Amino acid sequence: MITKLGARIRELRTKKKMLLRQLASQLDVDTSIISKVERGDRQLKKEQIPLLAQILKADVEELQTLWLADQLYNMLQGEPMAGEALKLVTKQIKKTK
Amino acid sequence: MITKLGARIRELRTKKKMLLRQLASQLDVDTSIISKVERGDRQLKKEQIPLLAQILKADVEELQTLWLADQLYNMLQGEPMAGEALKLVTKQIKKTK
DNA sequence: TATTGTCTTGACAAATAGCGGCAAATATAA
DNA sequence: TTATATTTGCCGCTATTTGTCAAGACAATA
Repeated sequence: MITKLGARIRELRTKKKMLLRQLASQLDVDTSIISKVERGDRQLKKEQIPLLAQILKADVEELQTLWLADQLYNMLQGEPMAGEALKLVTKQIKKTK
Repeated sequence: MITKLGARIRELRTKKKMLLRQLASQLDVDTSIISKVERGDRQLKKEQIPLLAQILKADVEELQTLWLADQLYNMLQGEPMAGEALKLVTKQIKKTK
């Protein structure tokens, strides 16, 4: 599975020469979880994003956006009507704002 | 909660002078489920859409699109970064196609 | 007002999906 | 090889979802 957030995390983490283990322990989860997150086997919980951003000294909103995009992509993956649904929702969201 | 699919179902069902009970029994669920679906308290399962379309003699793809849009809207509801995430995913989906 | 039929609501149970941990397997480096 | 880092599969627990049931609200009619 493709994951924008996972790719970004790995980018930030390696740039900081941080080990999976170190990021994991600060986030208070097992190392394997982070490995899976970076490779797109797992999704982080929404509530973990702020702490993650803090640890990586990254912009919270950027990571939250990527997280959301991953959720959406997940839901649309393989759906023939994905494009149509996106159009509808985009219109709907804009109206609400 | 707002629901595009629920509104459409009610529209189609009442136009056919069908009772909740009748639609429910054909879909093989309790009447209360349909009531909740139409009012946006519940979501149908994706797998139920084709049968639903058949019962209501509606276009499957239309109902699937509305169902998907409801899921997306649900996910984006109250998310500050909703707009940004939508943009990202729309781009991503187009590329994949 | 009582009755009947439809729809709605809330409490509960069963089924399902998702998260996290562990441990074994694999990769990378020294 | 040895040591360290990462990946992978599986399992248990929890949270969420789905459905049923029964009671309540509502509307039309006698």
